[in-house]
Amino acid sequence: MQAVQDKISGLRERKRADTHARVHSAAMALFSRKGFEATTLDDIAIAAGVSRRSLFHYFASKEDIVLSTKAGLGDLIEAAVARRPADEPLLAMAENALTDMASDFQGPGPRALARLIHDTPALRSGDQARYEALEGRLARAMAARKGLAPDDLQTRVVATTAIGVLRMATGAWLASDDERGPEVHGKAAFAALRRTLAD
Amino acid sequence: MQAVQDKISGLRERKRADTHARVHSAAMALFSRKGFEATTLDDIAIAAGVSRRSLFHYFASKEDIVLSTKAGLGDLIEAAVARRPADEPLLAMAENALTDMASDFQGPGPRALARLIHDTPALRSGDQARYEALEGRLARAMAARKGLAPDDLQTRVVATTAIGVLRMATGAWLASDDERGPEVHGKAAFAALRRTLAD
DNA sequence: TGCAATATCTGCACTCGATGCAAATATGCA
DNA sequence: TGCATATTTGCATCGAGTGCAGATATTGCA
Repeated sequence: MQAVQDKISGLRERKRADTHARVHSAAMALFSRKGFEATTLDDIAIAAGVSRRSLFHYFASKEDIVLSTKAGLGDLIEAAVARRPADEPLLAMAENALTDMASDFQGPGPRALARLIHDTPALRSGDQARYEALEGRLARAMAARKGLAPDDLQTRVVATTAIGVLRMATGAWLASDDERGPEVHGKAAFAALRRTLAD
Repeated sequence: MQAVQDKISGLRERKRADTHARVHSAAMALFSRKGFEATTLDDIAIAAGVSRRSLFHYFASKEDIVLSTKAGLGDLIEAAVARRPADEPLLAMAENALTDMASDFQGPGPRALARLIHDTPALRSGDQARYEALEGRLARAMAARKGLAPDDLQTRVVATTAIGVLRMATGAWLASDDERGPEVHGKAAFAALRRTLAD
């Protein structure tokens, strides 16, 4: 219905996936050229060759065209947590799972997306809200991995901290002009956190 | 211009402050009765006895009517940090400053505001964005207090963590039905964090 | 192949938040 | 009192988002 298609059996699903991709890339191209606010839904509809009304059959909102790109993050985090040994200490588990996942986000594509979100206030608030959701996913995944209660306080605190570090690392990655991936900045931030606690 | 008046000398300033307050309380009453989305700007304008157009001379947006209530938080945090001894360890400084500040937010008023924001998705994203700004304020305040560089990594990590705890504590405070203030939940979360790091 | 059931696409009308502009009104001050 | 300035208001307009119903395309079945 709203997510990317899984079945590619029929012509219907194929066309739907095609249109979804066409709308998305047309919109992203316009956003990065003219900016998010200055691009209207009419612009996107024309560029993608669909009616304005149809856009809402593919994306819940203008914001969603951009932010749905990151929709898979939660699943990636869950999978990365599941790959960690269950007896790993909480903070190490969070750090290793997130840096594992973050290393997949290299290159110009993810960077352009992150920059667009970072530079557009309207997108930033929505993005923040998604980070909050990620905290919950990470906390529940770690609790499950370690056999703790889903609302375990310690686990949630660690999850909040780790996602906070992820946000910081993303910011540092965008600010830096070198070629290092976001996971390098994440490692540095986690190291600083450990240093603090060993005062 | 946009903030609450400081000069109350002339009639003009007094009337402006009055209208500001009248609009704000009329809006909050409607929001808590009918909900945020279901309340239109026309409803608010009529209830406050001003024109719809004038609302935008007092608040930047509908969201801002609610979220500007928390506008003073940043200054409160800065002030609370300034009151801490400069040689206090970073994490303790953040914890003490925030719990100091949080203890002022007791009672039904702050709770209703927090609940409204918590229960309204549109307000929640904007609120998240404000937390991000608070992280920056807290980090800079602590760095200044301790004579560190404003972008010191360790300080920023601690600030991010502490604001994360503040968010968690606010959630726990809303979820609990007892009379304890948010600072109690904050203390518990900080304790859990310390426990984790002493694994 | 033809046809009915079903899913998708589109246009239309409408609501609501937000903004620019200029006229009307109120206030401050000499 | 009267001029300069700030505030309020109405009006027109834009753009996002939604409900609805008819048009169009796809699928599965006879």
